Formats: sequence, structure tokens, C-alpha cells
Amino acid sequence: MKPKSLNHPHADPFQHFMDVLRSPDLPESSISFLQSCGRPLHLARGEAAELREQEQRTAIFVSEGAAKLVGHVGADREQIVAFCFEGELLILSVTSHTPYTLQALTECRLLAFPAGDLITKVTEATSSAIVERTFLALDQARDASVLLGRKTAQEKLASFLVSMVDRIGVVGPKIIALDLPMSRREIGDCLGLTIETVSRQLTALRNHGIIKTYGRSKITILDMARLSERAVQASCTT
Amino acid sequence: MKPKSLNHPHADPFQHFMDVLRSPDLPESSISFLQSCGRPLHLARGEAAELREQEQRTAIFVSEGAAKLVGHVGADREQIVAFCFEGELLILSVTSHTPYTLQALTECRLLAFPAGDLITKVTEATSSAIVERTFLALDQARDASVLLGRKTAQEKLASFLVSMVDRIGVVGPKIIALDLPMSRREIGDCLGLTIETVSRQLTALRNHGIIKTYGRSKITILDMARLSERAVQASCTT
DNA sequence: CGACACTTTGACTAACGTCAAGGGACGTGG
DNA sequence: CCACGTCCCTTGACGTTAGTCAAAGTGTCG
Repeated sequence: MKPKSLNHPHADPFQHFMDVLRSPDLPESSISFLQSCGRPLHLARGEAAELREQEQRTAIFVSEGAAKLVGHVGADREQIVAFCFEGELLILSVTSHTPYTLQALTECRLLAFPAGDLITKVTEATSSAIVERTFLALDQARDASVLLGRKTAQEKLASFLVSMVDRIGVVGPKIIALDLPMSRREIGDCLGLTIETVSRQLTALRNHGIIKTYGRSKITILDMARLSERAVQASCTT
Repeated sequence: MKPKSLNHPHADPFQHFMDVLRSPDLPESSISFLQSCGRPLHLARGEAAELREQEQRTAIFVSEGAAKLVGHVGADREQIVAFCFEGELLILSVTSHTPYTLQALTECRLLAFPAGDLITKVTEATSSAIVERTFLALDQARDASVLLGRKTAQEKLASFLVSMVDRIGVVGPKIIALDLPMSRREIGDCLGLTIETVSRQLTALRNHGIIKTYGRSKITILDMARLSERAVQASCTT
């Protein structure tokens, strides 16, 4: 799969950022301030971001491509804590015990802001889209905990596919198409599984007629209902 | 152990909240607004919070006692996503797939705010302590992912104890005392382990002379260095 | 077309969960 | 203050899931 080399649908990442933020009544002075403190990053596939401003908390806007936030345990064990796709905002950790790195899943264009500046400037305007996105990230992180702590390999993979459908799925009349920008290893790192287990579970889903795979990265969901069922999207009636 | 029945060191939870927030230049009007929208909750040990305002995102301030945020997978599997102690602020999920409940670990006094109100009012003043705490919660959630996904039972327990020392430990000249407000089951739910595994790992730490236990809830750390070592507080040099 | 990396599959192992029984702590009532 | 009952914790034996190791298969890109 060619990583659909960036054709710049958003010629200016900053403009893209402002579009997504949707704070129309932000004063001109704030806009130019944000523009000045947003540092553009262009990463090749697999490259790690150089985060100079590590003393301060950083917010990363993904204008094009996809990235992953990886936590490192000791030398070689790693855990993907978040995937981040086009138009999403990622808040990096600073008070964490674990060291994290941000790496490109595909070639991508990012915008790095010192989070403090971002928030104080933006909250001057309407209710902050950034705080909302932080909350969203928090919700995702908590769901991840539940997934990692209490789901089986089968359920983890189904949950993963469901969330990918939500975020980057192409919904057709009867089937849903997915083109995953991450490898089996990266899926495994995200779910706390090994590459082999991911592969086995994909095979199981294929054998049950729930999904079909084409090449390494393309998947179609044939039976979304049964997939969600396996993800146990926690239907407890408490 | 008697749950040291609340002796009200902070007679007024709201005053306690304002003290912790430390936004001295908040205008009087905002203060009274916050006071009016903060709903006090008094939970008995084990009781679950009734969250009426579930349509909106809620922030919970813990004035006294300790609580847990529990995610539910299907009928009976549950995962503790966060513990929350005195003076801490918990942001509840609303966009999550998983249903969560807030339950008292010990008898406790809480203050529930609609998060939107809290933020718009407080950011009028100095840089928001609440946004900072949200970030902190996010960091903790991400560390939890790493722990759950890539640590062994041994490492999980050591990490858990280290973080408890940080948050509620009583540091003495050579040893550190902990009085855990949660049961083995709750520790297990937090670490994605069973009660038996928690118990076995505690025994292992005891046999290695790293900790001592007194009764069910009291632990002293004899060798903090070796404990941290086992927690693999990720010392990768990238 | 060929090399290489990624993926799949299989056989085996280890870590943690499950099931079951016994022991200790805590709190109540005598 | 002691006795007893209950709940929680600990320990042991065994089972299951997912990890490890190894090899073959398949896509992708030069």
C-alpha cells in the first residue's frame, strides 16, 4: 500500500487547525499569537518527533497523516497509549513516570503548541474546543484501561476494530471498509498483545465470516453487529 | 481498622475546594456561582454516587475520604480506572463506550460540579488549576495503560505501591508507612489482576524483605529503592 | 523479478486465573 | 475483655490463555 503520499488537502496546517477548532470569534491578536507559537513538524513514516519544549506540556495537532504515542517500559517493552489521526489533538504527558515518544505511523504534518499558551489564549473566546478534546483523550485513555485490564484477546481486537471504524472507517451500504495505517506489531502494542496473537484473532474473525482482509492493511467489516457483540461494548444495565 | 470516621478537618467542603484551587483573584461573582452549582455528596463506605447530571460532564472534588472510578465490562468484570484521594479532582467520562460508576472507598465527602460551568468560570481567573488537574488525570490514565498492557503482576504491584506512597504515604526517617483504604479485590481490579495474584505478589515482596504488612491495610516499605526497581519506572535512555 | 519485511501458522511454555480449603483479622455481643 | 462469627486474605493444586520460539507463507517495493 502506497502511503497515499501527502497531497496537501490542507495546504496550511495552521488554517486546518483553526478550522477544526471552530472558535470564530477569537480575536485577531490571539490568532496571530497562536500562529507564532505553533511549531510545524513534518515526520516521515516511523520517525519520532523531536520535542524540544519538553519542560512544558505540549499539545500536538495532527493536520495530515497518523501518529502514535508510545510509552516505554524498560528497554524493549512498549505500549501504545494513543493513536492519533487527522484532525485530532493530542495532549502529551509531562507529569508521568513513564517516558513517552511520539512517532509517525505514516508520513505526517503536525503542529506543536505549548499547551499553556494554547489554553489561555483560546479560552478567551468561546468554550474551549481544546479542553473538550482533552476530556475526550481522557475518556479514551480510561476506556483503554478497561480494555487492557479486563478484556480477552478476542474482545480487545474486536474493540480495536470498532474504534477504528468510528475514527477512520469508510461506511458503505452494507459493508465498512478500513485501511489501517498501522502494522500488526503496532496493533499488538496498543492492545497489550503480541503480533502472533493479533494475527490469530484476525484469522478467527475471518473464519467466522465477520471480516475479510485484503493484503496487509485493508479490512472490510462484513458483520458489524457481531463485531460489536464481541467487543463487549459493556451493556451492563446498572 | 476503624475507618477513622470523618472528623471534618475541612468543615466546609467548598472552602476546602477553593483552598486547593488557589485562584485568589477569582471575582466574588464567580465564587458564589461555583458555590451554587457545586452539589455536595456524602457517601458511606462502598456506596455509589448518584450522578443526576450525567448528560453533562461532571467534575468531582474529593474533600474527605477516598473513592474509586470503576469501568464495567459486561455483567461482572470490572476495572478500576482511577483512585481518588482527599484534595484531588476527578473528571468523569461522558463520551466513553464503557459505563463507569463512582464508588466510595471510605466514607467520603464530595463536591460535584458540571464541568463546563467549572471551566468557563475558573479560566476567567489565572491559568486554570482544573485544566492542570485534567492533564494530570490524563497522564495517570496513560501510565495506567502502560502498566496494564506491558507489566508483569510483580511490576504492577510494585508500581501500585510506589504510586500510593506518592499520594498517601507517610514518609518516616527510614521507612514509609501506608494505610491502604482499599481491599485486595480493589487493588486487583485496578491492576487487572485477581485477588489471589495480588496476595501472592504481596507475599513475594514480604519474603524479599521489601515490605512488611500489619493487618489487612497497613504496609510499611522497608526498601523503597528495591521497590522502585521492581516497578520498572521505565528508565529507558531514549 | 527478487529481496526483504511483515504476517500467518504450529508446537510448546509460562504466567496468571480458577477452584478449593484453611487461616487470620476485625467487630460484635456476651 | 474475651468468644465467636463473618469476611477477607492467604496458600495450594490445577487449568487456560496468551507468550515464546521457530518456520513457512505472502505482500510490497526496489
